[in-house]
Amino acid sequence: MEIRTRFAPSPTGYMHIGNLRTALYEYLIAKSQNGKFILRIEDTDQERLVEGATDVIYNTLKMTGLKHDEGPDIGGEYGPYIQSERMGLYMDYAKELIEKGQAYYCFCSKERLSSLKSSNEKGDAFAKYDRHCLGLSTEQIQQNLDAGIPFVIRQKMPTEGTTTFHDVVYGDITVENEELDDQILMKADGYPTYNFANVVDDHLMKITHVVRGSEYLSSTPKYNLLYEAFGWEAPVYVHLPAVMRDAHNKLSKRHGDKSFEDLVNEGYLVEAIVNYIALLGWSPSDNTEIFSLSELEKAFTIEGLSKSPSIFDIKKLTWLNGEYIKNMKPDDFYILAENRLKKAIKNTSLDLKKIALLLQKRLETLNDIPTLVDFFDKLPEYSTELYIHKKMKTTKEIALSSLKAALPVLENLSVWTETAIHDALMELVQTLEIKNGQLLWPVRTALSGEPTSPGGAMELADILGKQESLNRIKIGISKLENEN
RNA sequence: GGCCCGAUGGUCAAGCGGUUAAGACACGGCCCUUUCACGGCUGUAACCCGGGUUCGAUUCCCGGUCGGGUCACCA
Repeated sequence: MEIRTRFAPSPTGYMHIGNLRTALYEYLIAKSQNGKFILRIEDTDQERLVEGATDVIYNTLKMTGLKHDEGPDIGGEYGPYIQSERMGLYMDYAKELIEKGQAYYCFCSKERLSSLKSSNEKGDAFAKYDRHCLGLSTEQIQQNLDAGIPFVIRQKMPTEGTTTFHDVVYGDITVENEELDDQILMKADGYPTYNFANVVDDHLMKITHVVRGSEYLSSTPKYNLLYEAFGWEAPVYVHLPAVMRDAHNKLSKRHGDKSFEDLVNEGYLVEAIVNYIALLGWSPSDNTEIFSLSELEKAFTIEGLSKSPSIFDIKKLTWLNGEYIKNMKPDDFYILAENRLKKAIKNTSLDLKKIALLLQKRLETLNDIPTLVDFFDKLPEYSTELYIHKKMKTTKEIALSSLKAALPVLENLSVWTETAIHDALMELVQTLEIKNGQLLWPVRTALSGEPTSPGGAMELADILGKQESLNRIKIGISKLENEN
């Protein structure tokens, strides 16, 4: 049998990291077994509709490479794939359940229901619906219907016995049927609830594996009862533990946690994000950590899914992002970095490709670029304390004499290439009989004005060019001379 | 509060009755080195508690603690 999974987000306007991980696992479960991955938009909550929100979903799937085989934008055999366009369906199924005695009309007002709830002291008997409308006669129901009294349709739960379902990650879960509330299937506005629509749609779309967050674990017995009531085969359930911000809170956009697009904007690579979240709740059979999407498709198994929640660790994502950057082809990296480089460096005579090359192996996120390359554009104000470096065995005095010695040597260079600069400076080190660092550290410092820079003295000198390099060394010399 | 689920270093995580309890991130140290970084080496650090079962429990069972989820005409 062909595996079919679905991603069924409701359009909220951004892609939550937890949702993206769910989509990833759904995709991987299907693709690791040559199955189909379906996109269905769940927009039955008319009060929460957000303009343009479905585009965010399409874009994210496209960017991440989670290509769906069926969906609203590409069609498929089991459409429509937008719940609001399937409105005609649900009422008929609800009525079928009424005929089977598994559901019933309820005319109770919201006021009555809420007073029912408040009459329950909290901690007292649970606030189940009291089945006020269950005993209505056919005539009464018809009268109410004719009178246009708003109604909902409720699922009729068994009052005794237990219901057990199997979940692939959590195992068998059993609940007492008397714990189950007669949940609403059809709302007064004629729309189905999620609880009803997802069962009907999953069945109609021949979904074999229902993958979703563990918050649905407690309502799954009701869904199972629904499948039974219809005489349908229940799907394989795969519930996923939550992605947390810390030990106590789920990751949530509303509380300031980053969405997928936030991370992208902050300079994280899509591939790195996908790789990282794959590892957040799943682990491969070996110790591999770097996975492309297609490698994940091969390596993924449901057994690797864990059942305890995991905390989203931006530090590890950052590390992984750095790994991805380092592993890129230099040309590809340049394309990625170009915009940010151009924004940070106005001086068009500088060779941005050379700078990118230096940057690539010491960058963790793209957003680090501006602060790392600022000094190329303009020598920052700096303190001469920078010239003191214990490991390089430099003092201000040594720095001054080194810079003074380096200046004429560099001035006399007719060819300004990294090799030429390197040879000249190393020769000078020999002549002066000092340590490499005692010459190179001062030069590097004078050229950058920064405690750290994406490259050493020779690389910086090469990129800055002869004129600018000499200028900066002169500035260094006068700064140091003014100290005395 | 009822019900459901979970618990291995700070974090992600292997582990499926017998292990010196992996690995990665982060952190510390060392080496390399013209800084930082990269790379290499290395260190600190964990089985929630109490009872069973067993020759033997991190692993199985029960209880507790802690944490999460759920109890909507939201999904």
